[in-house]
Amino acid sequence: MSRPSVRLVLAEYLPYRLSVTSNRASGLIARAYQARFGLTVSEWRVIAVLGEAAPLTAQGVCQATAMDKVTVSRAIRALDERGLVRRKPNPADKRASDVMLTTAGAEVYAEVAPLALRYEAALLDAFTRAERNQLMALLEKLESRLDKGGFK
Amino acid sequence: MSRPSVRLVLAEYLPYRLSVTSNRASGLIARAYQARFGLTVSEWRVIAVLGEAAPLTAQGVCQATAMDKVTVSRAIRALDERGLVRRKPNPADKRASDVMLTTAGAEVYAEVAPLALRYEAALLDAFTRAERNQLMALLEKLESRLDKGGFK
DNA sequence: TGAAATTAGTTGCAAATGATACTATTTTCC
DNA sequence: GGAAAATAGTATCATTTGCAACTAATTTCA
Repeated sequence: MSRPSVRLVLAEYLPYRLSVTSNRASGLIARAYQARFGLTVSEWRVIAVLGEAAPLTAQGVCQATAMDKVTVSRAIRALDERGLVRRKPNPADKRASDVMLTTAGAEVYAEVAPLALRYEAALLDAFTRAERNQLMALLEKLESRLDKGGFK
Repeated sequence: MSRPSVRLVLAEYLPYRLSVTSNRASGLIARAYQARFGLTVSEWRVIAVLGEAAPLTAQGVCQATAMDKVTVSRAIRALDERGLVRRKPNPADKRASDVMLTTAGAEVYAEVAPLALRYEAALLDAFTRAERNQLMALLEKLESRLDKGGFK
């Protein structure tokens, strides 16, 4: 009679595989700095980009992190309240603020960044340099497809 | 003076890249069946595994989907209330229920599964078969690292 | 056998997240 | 110059999700 007319095997379905792997990897690391520093993923990302380049406006942080502006706004406010970043009015645009790490924020960055790198290294333990690059390149290719957005 | 002592570039940080790509891809597809069928990602996954193999206990669904048991429990309840799955007491274990798609659930599966596959195909448009396999293999390798869990 | 440990599933709570709508400012360009 | 559109950032609300605690049933093994 009617057998399933499509062959959808969840375990081989790319978006699913991507999601599971990503959640497991992020979750692992997230728990680490959640436990040690009380940082959410969003907050940690804001610190990470501000540790690389500062000052940045919230908009700049959005672009650097690919996060939603609401998420970024909340993360910045929370970090501000905890004294890890500070905001100065942007002289060129009164709507915007320049955000940068405080000394305390920089200390957190200096502690968390190596931790994050160690996790990444442990994760990529069995990978050759070539495999790692391959993975990055393939992810990039996927993203460029998403940008094209011939979707809907 | 003190330059940053670590080289952490978010854009090249694997867990971050994985997360961004995954969220964008899943989000795109999630919105599609959210809009057309009112299904959450969890609900859709439950339907997907039950469409492949049924009946399954909630526990079986957990294993097949790698989702939390709370998430699965809630998804099954929601689907039950909407008449897309039904539950029968498991004769061998009174704590468990056997869950399977109803006729209506099977119809949803028959509609959503091809849609999901089309999205995947569109996503992988620019990929050769070899690249696709490579990506899957690399994700698998990552996951096996996560299983080992020599972390912490 | 039967007390202790484990497992299936649910519920309550709290935290994170995104869509939408809103204010204030800035840019566009007629 | 000034009305209309776009942008920075915030607030509100609804949804999703995970953890911890719980009940009920089952398994373990002394």
